[in-house]
Amino acid sequence: MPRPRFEKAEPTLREAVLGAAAREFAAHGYEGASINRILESAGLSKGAFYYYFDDKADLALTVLQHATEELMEAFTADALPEDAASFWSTMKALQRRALDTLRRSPRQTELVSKLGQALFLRPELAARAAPFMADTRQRISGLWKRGQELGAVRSDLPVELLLSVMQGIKEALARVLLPREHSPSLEELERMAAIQWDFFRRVADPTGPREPPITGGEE
Amino acid sequence: MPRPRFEKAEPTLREAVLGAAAREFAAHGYEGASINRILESAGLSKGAFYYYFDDKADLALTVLQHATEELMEAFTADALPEDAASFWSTMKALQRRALDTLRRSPRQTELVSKLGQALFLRPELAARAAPFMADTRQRISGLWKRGQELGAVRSDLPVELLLSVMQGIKEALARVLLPREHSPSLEELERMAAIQWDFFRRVADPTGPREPPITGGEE
DNA sequence: TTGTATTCAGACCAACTGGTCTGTACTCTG
DNA sequence: CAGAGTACAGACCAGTTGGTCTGAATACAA
Repeated sequence: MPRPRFEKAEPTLREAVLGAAAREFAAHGYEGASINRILESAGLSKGAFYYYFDDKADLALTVLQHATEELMEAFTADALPEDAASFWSTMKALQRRALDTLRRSPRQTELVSKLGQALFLRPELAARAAPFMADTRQRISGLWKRGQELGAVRSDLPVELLLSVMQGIKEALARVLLPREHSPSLEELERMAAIQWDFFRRVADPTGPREPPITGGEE
Repeated sequence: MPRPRFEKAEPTLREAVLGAAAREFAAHGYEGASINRILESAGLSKGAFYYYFDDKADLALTVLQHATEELMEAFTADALPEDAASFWSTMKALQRRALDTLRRSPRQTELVSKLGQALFLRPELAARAAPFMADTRQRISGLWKRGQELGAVRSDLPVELLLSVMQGIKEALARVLLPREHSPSLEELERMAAIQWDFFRRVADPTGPREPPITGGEE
């Protein structure tokens, strides 16, 4: 949804704006974020800003779009796996690639989930975000649905629920494991990835814990 | 941290204020919440408000405190379990009781976690919240540490991390499973509780998935 | 009855909000 | 060299923010 003008503006300016906006949104959420603060820290004037963007939501959506695009590069051009074993090795490979992008831009993940959540709570904004979020969501959930078909992933719960839970786990881990101020070291990131992997396996495992599967109201 | 005056004010007034504030904070987060809107929807004047509260943070902390107190009633006066089996049955019993309070005040959990998170991100507020949050946190983490001692819970990760992850799972499930507008039915709540239970077991299981335990950087 | 707290109502405040608008320097085209 | 379009700078706007202050109605004590 961003103005085409912005896309062909000076890369340094674009990065300054998107960076400042990302930091502001990450720190204060959507409503709490102040355009004026963003302008100040990006060294941009009001006039310039409204020349490039329609409104606050437009900026937020642009930030979200760029952030997701960066993170989603890892998911491009991957054939659906053909058996259960290759499903998990595919996922592992994807995680490795995601980790690489994460290392290059550490706070991105957190921002995407936080901002994404905030935007999707507001119906008008969700509508504006839907176009460019749709195929990302579909690509991911398609992969996991294939996992279910192959018996590599539990089928007693819908993938959407599984994905939400994994998202929740990711956020929790990022909150606890990633340092607040300085950017995380490679070791910290890899430890987080390892733990995340462990949790994802546990959560998605088709055999589950030592208890009967969920049917809808166990006592 | 709330003024003593507020504690001995009319219960109907207290409920009106806390209710309105809870809704506002839940809907807009800490920064996005507007005192003026709260006043309007609670039918309170500015003068009255600042007679009862020091500032916005004071109100938020009061809301948080009351909400947690209500949720934490379920955790009072419970002896630490003596063996692995009784640990999990204790947890199950606690979950049942938590579900009961949740049924009485459905949005509370979500609010507590959301608001709590927001407040703990701001150092000054975290300091003000610490006093009345400390023993709650300790009671819960003490229980899980006992679970670790008894071999009922995995010990390769610190309880604080486990608790964060479980919190994340809870929030994710609430977002997906609880209806947005009307209050959830008993069936919906019980289904959510069952799923939550399943995930908690999976996440905390000491044996884990079909993979080696985490040590700090597995390839 | 008088004096003193208590309990508000709401006018008022500076600061800031997202957003508009005018002006202008610059570049490109004819 | 005129004129149109681009790329801003920043004054300005109405509305809202969290918070203060005055004043008055009421309650209670002496």
